[in-house]
Amino acid sequence: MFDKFDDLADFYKTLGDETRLRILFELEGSEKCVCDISENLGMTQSAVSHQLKVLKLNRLVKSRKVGKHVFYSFDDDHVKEIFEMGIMHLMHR
Amino acid sequence: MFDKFDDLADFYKTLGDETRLRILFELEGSEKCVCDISENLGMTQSAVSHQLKVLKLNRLVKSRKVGKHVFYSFDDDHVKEIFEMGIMHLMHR
DNA sequence: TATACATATGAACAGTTATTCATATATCGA
DNA sequence: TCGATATATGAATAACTGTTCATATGTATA
Repeated sequence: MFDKFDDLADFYKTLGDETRLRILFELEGSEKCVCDISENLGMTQSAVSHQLKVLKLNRLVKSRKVGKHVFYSFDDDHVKEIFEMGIMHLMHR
Repeated sequence: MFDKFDDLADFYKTLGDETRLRILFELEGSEKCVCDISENLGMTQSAVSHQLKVLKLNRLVKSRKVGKHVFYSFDDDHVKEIFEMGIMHLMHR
């Protein structure tokens, strides 16, 4: 029987923020660095960085360092699927 | 292009609470009344009722009144699928 | 090494939220 | 109608969370 409701709540809680969803949407096409994300979303670098940390701690994204830049992408396809399923849900109701 | 990130965030936010997830899990088998849910979860009737209201406002559950009792169930199979997908995600990582 | 750029992080503040408590509403049976 | 039971709800409080601001860390290049 399933009993890790606290973990599951944390997972959904992580998806339950507009900024984090926008960030994930940015990562749909390809990995992106912090500066691109903050540029595209019109948000401060700090705010984006804080939220990327939340996404990473909850294992929704992973990061890759290249020189001064850090590129973020979906942690795995499973997460991406759930994210996309949520979008589909909203679009069809 | 998808742009209803606030609605999507609200949807996930609704799922992002341990109590509400436990309530939804209670509804997996069959519809249940408030008193059964609070009995099973060991929570006050008030707390459960408040959360059921949140679930209903966000259209994750629907209710049906029978005499003194109000029976709650998943609003549609789509929501149920997403809920179950989250559980699967947690179980396989 | 000095400077500029990219990112991370801690503290603080404002806004949100879940539970509790008290109470209101609604329905059933005697 | 009266009492008992089921549910809903408003107010209050405590805990949590997202953004901002200031600053620290890390990396490349001149």
